[in-house]
Amino acid sequence: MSEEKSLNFIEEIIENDLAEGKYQSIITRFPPEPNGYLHIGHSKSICLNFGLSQKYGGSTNLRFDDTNPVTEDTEYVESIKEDIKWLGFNWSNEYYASDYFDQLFEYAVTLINKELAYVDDSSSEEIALLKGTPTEAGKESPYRNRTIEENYKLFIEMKSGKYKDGEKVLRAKIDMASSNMLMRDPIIYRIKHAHHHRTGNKWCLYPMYDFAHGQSDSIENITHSICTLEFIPHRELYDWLISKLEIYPSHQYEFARLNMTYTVMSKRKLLQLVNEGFVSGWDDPRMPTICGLRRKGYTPLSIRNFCEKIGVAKRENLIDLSLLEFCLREDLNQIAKRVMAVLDPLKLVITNYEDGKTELLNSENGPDESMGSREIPFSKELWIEREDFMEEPAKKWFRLAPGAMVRLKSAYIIQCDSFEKDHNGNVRVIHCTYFPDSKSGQDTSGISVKGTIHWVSVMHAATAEVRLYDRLLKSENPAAEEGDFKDYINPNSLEIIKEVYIEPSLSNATFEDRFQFIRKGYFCLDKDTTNGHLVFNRTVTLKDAWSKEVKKG
RNA sequence: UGGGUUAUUGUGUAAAGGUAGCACUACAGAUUUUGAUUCUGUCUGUCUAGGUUCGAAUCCUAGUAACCCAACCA
Repeated sequence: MSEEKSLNFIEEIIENDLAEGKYQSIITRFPPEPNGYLHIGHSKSICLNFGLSQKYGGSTNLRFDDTNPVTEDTEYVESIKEDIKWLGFNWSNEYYASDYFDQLFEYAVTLINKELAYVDDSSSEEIALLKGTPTEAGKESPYRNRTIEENYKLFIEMKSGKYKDGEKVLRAKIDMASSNMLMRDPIIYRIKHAHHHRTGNKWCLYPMYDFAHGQSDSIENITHSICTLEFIPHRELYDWLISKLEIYPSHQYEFARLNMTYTVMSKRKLLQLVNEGFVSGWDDPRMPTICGLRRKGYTPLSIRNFCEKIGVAKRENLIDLSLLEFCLREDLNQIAKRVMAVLDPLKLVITNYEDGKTELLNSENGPDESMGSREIPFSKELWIEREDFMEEPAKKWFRLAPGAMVRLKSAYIIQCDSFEKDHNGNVRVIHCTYFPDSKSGQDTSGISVKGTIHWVSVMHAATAEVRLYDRLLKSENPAAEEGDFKDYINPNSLEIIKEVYIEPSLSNATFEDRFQFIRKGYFCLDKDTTNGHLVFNRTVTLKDAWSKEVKKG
């Protein structure tokens, strides 16, 4: 049994490079475009890039790929930085592709001087037409053979603002017959009279992704530029530019992006969910965004562990959401404070317990003794969970039922003597007797019961709002379904319970706290909490063997 | 029908010609003052067809399937 963990293919490449002395240390980068919020898919890339440099003693830059001013904004820059920090990573340098606009412009001039770039006056339709199709070679543009002087003059004029958007573009002169569509004289600069979030109005022409990304990598001496599979065709162009420009040879490697069941990940779809009001915002706890997961109560560690477990490879994947939830529960189980809350209350009266008496009972805060304990008030009238009582018990039922005995968590064993119903036939109140010698921790009653239920003392209970979340989408793979993914939205993805009863200690809950409402799930405080009004989000349910038993019938 | 990439249990991911392993899920059981946790166990897999080899997930040949590429997006 070997303890050594096998390497993923990128680690293998790096270890080889290091062993061969190709590099002394590595530099990676995480290059988001600041045009949206980060989601769980990005966290795979973040954990990979930062994890690699940590493992191999290098560094990782955060670089904003801000080459398209019309879609980008500083609001996104800030949220992206916050999310990366929250995940637990620190970048060595914060860079922007826009930092390199001057340099990039010079690179373009270099290409012009080498007769490897030309200004094209064609419209975008004309360019598309001459581009050909994957099975048909393209045709050369009539502007392809302009002189160096003419191209240079035109390019400078483009920069100076002489032309309108779309009037001219700069193209790399490569091969209109290439089987790689991206090599058919790709556009590398386009005119956009637009305000840029960092460079303001200094520029009216901006480099395309392909003319910015590789060169930015090169400028930063990135050794391993890691991106997702759909950029594979770009690698040829990436290498072509580096070689023609004779600059530092960064290398691009591609891995398969994360897909997850019951989740959509594309920016476009997430934007629709927000804009069309299916969720309350980017940080709605049902969203797969980092801020949504954070608000829901996910921990950074659980997400990092998840990214570690899913691995890195090149094949398309669809990861079970249950693996993410496993990682979450694994962490929460360690750190969550155990408390009691009754979400769907039913009154229980202990007939042989003294009226008006309050007893403070000691209860452990968690399975680990280091978490300490607290005192919970107990009295004659309690709230219990409605679902913990069955008038006619099912088989294998070991909660409350007429004549049955259960333990009240951290308190006494009780026996149900009778119950009352209201006019509608709903159970209104349960009458029980308790066994004084069965007190938790000093039980001499000799009675053993199978069930233990949670409770809150009626006269000591505080109240709170609770929000229960279910998956937003009903389909395992909404992207693969025919029709609109929104047809698969789960109409019951959010259940709000306006008033639940919680044990009094919960009044002091803080935003950092993680709780397990015993037998009900993991919860945390939502940002909508105000002074007099607590709001809890259910982060994730507990595993529930009983509900499975019920389903089996 | 051009080019590229990928195929290992329900889902992921290992095995670099030599025992198909690990995790999640599912199922069964033990423990349990949470039907949680913990512990034990069980199930199912090398895309197909040929070939090379003492031996193939791995090498060869031919197929098949999925995904990506024709934005002045990244």
